Amino acid sequence: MARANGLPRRAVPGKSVVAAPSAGAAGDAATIGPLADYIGFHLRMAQNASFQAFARRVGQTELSPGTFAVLTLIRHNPGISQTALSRADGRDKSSLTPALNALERRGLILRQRLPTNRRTYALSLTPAGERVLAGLTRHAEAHDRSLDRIVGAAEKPRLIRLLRRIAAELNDDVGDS
Amino acid sequence: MARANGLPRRAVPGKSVVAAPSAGAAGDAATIGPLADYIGFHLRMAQNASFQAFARRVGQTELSPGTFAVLTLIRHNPGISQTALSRADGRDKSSLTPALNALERRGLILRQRLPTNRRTYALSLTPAGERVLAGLTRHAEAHDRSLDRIVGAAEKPRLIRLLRRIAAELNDDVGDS
DNA sequence: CGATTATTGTTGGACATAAAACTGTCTTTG
DNA sequence: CAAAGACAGTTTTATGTCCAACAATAATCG
Repeated sequence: MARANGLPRRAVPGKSVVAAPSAGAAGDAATIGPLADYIGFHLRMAQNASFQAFARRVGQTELSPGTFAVLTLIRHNPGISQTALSRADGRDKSSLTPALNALERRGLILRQRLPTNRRTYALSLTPAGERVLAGLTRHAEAHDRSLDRIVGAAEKPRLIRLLRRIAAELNDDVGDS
Repeated sequence: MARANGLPRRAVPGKSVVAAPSAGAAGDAATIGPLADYIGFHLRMAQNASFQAFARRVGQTELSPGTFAVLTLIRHNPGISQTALSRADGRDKSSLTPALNALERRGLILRQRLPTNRRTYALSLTPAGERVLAGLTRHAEAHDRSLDRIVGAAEKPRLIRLLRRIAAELNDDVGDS
């Protein structure tokens, strides 16, 4: 995405009208209007920025940002199944299939069939996977440190608690329905 | 935050989801391990949940969740260009093209060429677009009210301020670097 | 047992998105 | 003015994602 400046830094909630025909054309930042009050909008903007920043940081390596979470989850839940992994990672299991194929092909993970249940795979990291994860973790930590700096140490726990609550309660709703 | 190349370490400050010893096989909830401390991870989980919940709410209509932001931005910045819109919305301009095509085809927006600059389109809502936006806005408000309820009225401004800061500063880095 | 139901993972279809290359238009500059 | 550059929007290409349908395996229960 690579676009430089522009987030609505000075955009003020409320209405402002740009009548000039070339209003939003080049330099002008647009007003986000009532979006300013929507949590969902800012959630998307922040997540997107964070994703892009992380991708930029690990850009060199061939590892996509999502890989980090997958490897970490496998690392800390050896023997986990793909379905359980998809739940923990918040992605559909069918989205995980190609990602895990790539990781297996590169020799970073192992997929072992269990004799007790031949439907599921037991996932684990190979030594090479451990090494790659260690490298990725350094990037992830640097990335999160810059997030910490932006958010402030005092606010961080509160922010995480709120984000967590949002994910938990909105996902609960799906089950209820 | 950050245990470097993390050794088996299950207990994280705050709360980790179930500390089932090994084997996160089927029914077990997995531990997210060190991910618990990453803002970026929770950002993705929360955004994802919010997106899904909103999509579920407007599911009937053929309107994708992202449509709401686009229509609102056009509504409050009549005459805006596609590039400026893409900046305000945090999406690449090339991603906007198909979305705007669909909106135009359905008669919800107008794309007018300006005599003064025939490169840019001046975007605006049609009366039908205004009506559709009004309907979508009801959904969006209901959705955000449920987010408000989860977050708490007291925390909301703080949360939005933090999210905004994250988006702004991480995007600044792109330009600065 | 045997038939039905649930589960695990994969495939196919439909979209959304970004990045880069490209076209057409304006702007700058020598 | 003409050439070179900047800019707006589209197309192309490549992913990533979900959902629904499926095949293989397991569990249930009649």
